[in-house]
Amino acid sequence: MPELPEVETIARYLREGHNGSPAILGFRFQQVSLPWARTLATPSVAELQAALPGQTIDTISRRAKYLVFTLSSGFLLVHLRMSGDVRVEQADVEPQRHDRALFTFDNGWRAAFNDARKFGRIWYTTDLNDILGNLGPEPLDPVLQADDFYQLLHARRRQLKPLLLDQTFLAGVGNIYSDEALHLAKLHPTRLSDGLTPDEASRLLNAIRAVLEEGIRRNGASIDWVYRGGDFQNSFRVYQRTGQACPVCGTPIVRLVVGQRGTHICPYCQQKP
DNA sequence: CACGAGACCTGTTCGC
DNA sequence: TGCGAACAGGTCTCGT
Repeated sequence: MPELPEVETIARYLREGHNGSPAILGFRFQQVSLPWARTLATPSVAELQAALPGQTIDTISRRAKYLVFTLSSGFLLVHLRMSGDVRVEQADVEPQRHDRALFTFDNGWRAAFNDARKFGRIWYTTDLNDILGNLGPEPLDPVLQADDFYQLLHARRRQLKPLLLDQTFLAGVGNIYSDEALHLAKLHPTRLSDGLTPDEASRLLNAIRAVLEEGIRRNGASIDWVYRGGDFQNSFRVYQRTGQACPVCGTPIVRLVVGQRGTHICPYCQQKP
């Protein structure tokens, strides 16, 4: 689920507190347990349990779709993948069904990593580059200019949709926001990246930024049974709107499969030239 | 280098 | 109603 706007929202909730749960900035770890050990990518459970207690959370941020916790002497990274979520609650309440990792703090609170599908992963490292080193640029970073983006697109020859999902090309865009951005930019998802004109490349970058910023403004999207409080799902233009009217021209939205991912387009607005 | 298939998982919804 | 198929916000690996 969680793409850039959702992860950004969760990072902010953890930093500032949300819905009665406190901000966990400054909290000190007391104990870690892993009901599903494979959730921990690196290091070993024993090494994590030795390293974490006594460390404090100094900052909470996001890079790509990773939650990044800067600790007093290391980094804890969390990737929610498809169904992950983080709750903050009193340490004495009963854990929930799909809790995969439980972090107890020395002040009576607890952070729980819950993940029905078990795809989510957690890393602890002293070198961020080990895990984040191959990521592409952040789409909302103003350092990334339209002509840079044009050059990046032309350095590859790939279909637009799978390229936008490639985290080494651009960091943080997932299936929802790529469909929304391509529709806003009026580009067909199978157009080849090196065939875009400078104007089309600029439109695409602007569209990516517009949908990501709207997602962040609305606290992300909450769809299906994974509810996180955001409401961007009410503003989807094409994503999961197969058969419904395109908000621009009224043509029914069509679902395709591109790069093995469900893909939603308006066949009128997003034609291949 | 680009792409497709398969793997990793559980839960919900769809179609007959 | 019941049951299997299809589908779900992500990413990795392997073979062509």
